[in-house]
Amino acid sequence: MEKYLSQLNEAQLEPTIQIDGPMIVIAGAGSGKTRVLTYRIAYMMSKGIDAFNILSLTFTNKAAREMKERIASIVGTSEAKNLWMGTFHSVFAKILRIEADKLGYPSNFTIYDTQDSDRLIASIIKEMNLDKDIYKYKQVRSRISSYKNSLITVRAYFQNPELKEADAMARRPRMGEIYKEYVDRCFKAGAMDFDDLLLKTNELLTRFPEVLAKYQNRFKYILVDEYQDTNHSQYLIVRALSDKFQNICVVGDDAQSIYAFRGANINNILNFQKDYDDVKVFRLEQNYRSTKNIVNAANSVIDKNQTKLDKVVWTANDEGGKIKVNRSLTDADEGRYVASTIFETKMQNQLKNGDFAILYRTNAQSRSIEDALRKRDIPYRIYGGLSFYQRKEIKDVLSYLRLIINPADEEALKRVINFPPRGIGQTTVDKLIVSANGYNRTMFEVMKNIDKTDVKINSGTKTKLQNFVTLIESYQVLNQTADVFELAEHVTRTSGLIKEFNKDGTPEGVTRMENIEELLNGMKDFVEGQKEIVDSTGSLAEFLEDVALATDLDNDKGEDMDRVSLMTIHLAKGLEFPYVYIVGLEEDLFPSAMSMNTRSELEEERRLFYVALTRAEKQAYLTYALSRYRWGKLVDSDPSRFIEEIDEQYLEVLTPPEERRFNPMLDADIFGDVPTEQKSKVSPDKLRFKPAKQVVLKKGSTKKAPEKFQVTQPKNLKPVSKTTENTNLFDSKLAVGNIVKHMRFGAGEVMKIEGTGADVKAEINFQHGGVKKLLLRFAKLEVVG
DNA sequence: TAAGTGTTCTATGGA
DNA sequence: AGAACACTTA
Repeated sequence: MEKYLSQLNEAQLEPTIQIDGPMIVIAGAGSGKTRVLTYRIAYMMSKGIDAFNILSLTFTNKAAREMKERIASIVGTSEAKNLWMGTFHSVFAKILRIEADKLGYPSNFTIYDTQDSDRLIASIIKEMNLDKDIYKYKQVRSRISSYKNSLITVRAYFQNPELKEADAMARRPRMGEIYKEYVDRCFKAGAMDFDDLLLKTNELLTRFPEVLAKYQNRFKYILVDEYQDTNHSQYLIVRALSDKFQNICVVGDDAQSIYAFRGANINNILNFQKDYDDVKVFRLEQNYRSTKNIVNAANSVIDKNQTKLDKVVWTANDEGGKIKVNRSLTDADEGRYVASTIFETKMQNQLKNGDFAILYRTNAQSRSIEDALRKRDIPYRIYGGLSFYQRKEIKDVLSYLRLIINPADEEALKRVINFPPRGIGQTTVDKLIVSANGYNRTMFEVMKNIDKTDVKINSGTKTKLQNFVTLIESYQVLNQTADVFELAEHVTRTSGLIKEFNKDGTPEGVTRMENIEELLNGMKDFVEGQKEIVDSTGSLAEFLEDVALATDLDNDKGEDMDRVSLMTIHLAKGLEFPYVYIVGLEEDLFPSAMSMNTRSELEEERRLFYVALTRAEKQAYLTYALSRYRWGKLVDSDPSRFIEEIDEQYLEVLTPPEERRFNPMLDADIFGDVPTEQKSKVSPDKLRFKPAKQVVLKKGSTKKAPEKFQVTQPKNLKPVSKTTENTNLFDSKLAVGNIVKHMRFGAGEVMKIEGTGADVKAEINFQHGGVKKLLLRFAKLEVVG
């Protein structure tokens, strides 16, 4: 153990060997907090504390797994095995299964994912005959989620007139009824949603003092990582469990709190010292990860936030290269810039693809980047987005499996009762739902006893329903003897799923088959893996739970392959890469248009940017495009205010050579009026940095670009390959944004260029005559700017 | 009831 | 651009 402790600096050592009592470690980005957590647990065990008494809550299962492996390498595998480690959701799902009967739930309850919740809510809204434009299911779900995270139960809701009033004010007076119906239906279906896993844990610990005592005694030592991202519900669980022994260690960084949208409350970390007596406070401020330029740049941005704890992150690392800022014309150009600089940096410095990460604000941005990487033959892996387990075909298979262990699972039932089609249509399903609600039974029970009910269904359909029930029951029998893989294999074959996806040989169907195959392979691995774990049952239930709580980060397939990583910034939290690209730095995208209404929302976006920047070890790149496709339309955008907020001394601003050549004159003022009003609050001129001599001012004078944005020609950067649609753009010497003059229509601005060869067309917005599409080989255009 | 066609809406972020 | 949903027709 001594050997490990000697690896720590003094600031890290102190919290590592502080075992008893409440404590908080405020850990700046890259300051080695994972190391502190890991060694602290190992140290505790070396001092004789039983692994069974330690509970460690992390933000992702991946983090838990990695930490456990590191601890195992210090204290030995058999001891480390007994540690309770995982996310709030996975740890308390396990406990809830053990204690489920106390809450009236079956121990094999289903975990509804967001999609299941959405479908149920949409169905309830429809059943209640409410206007789906007023009651949008996503908004309703997020409202219900925030009730649950604040521990407002249905009963509490109806006891609080203010809540009803607030919803009535928001033109949704029947919110409470929907909430009640949703909760009832989940309960009847033996299902918990993600928020329930926390809410029900709270209920369990509050209503059953003996259960609370049991877990308090069990978890004498509690550690919580990423404490800044806990919500109220999680906060209360931690408080309850740590109340007896008060051996609670929380670690976090208020500057990295980025989950307010799902209820995370930054006050949990800001107020921790008020919650417990004699809190010891530790600060980790030395960054070991990044260069001086990166650390200082990140500090200069986060400095703009008002709400924060005192902390000065610094580093003894090298100065490093300045942060490179690149502007592109379009999102496609941005992708090409990223791909080509990765390609060249890799060549010049003998790097691996895995040294690079591309981070974005929204998943939808990945496409243009992917296209560019593919063209350069750079292998990549996308994390997040539509996760594997959310694909239609996978959810279909899983729904059959869910039905096997929990036939009450309404969402699973509705999903597969007529897929593949077996002649049970919407009308029949609706009748079953109504009847089930009327008898207060599950749909499956009604189907089983269809003749004892008053459901009006013709005999042909009744037979079909009976057959379906028999099918599921036959699977249940098989589940007694077969393992998960064998069962799933049987199900996909006999349910008709495989036939259905195979039938038309479309590329889509082929992909679906491949995915199902991959799922089956995963099950095989699961079955093999579980054989080695002693207390594991290897059961279907266990598999489904793993799947329900898995994140895309968790199943790291393709570890064998060296790939560039693509992910949202949210997903990148806690990770680090030598070279990091932060793309799409544009107003309304990052910061998001939906997060600019209040200061606190904007501050969260800024923290998100801080997180992004601090992922980089050696070099960070910031890129943005002047226009990008959103909802299938090309939309103009302004550079993000966050670029402007970085202290200029840490930046190196680049402009691609082709832009200089074509002199697009985007701000040219030939209509006597700037055509597009700048929405950005930062002065747009500063960021629309063109070479000084090209800036034409109204008065005809020229102005030098501000010092900060002097254009630097990138070294060794050849023009990006022109094999794509841009070819024409350059050959025709006409670019989007150019101002042209036409004999008949007068002056106009080029909006879009499309087509190839002789077929090149330009969409031009003429001052008189509006938007026209012209074939360039005929149109007599004079480029005036 | 199923399949085909038209229409609308959407895409912050994620356990 | 693409999915989800509504509507129409066989």
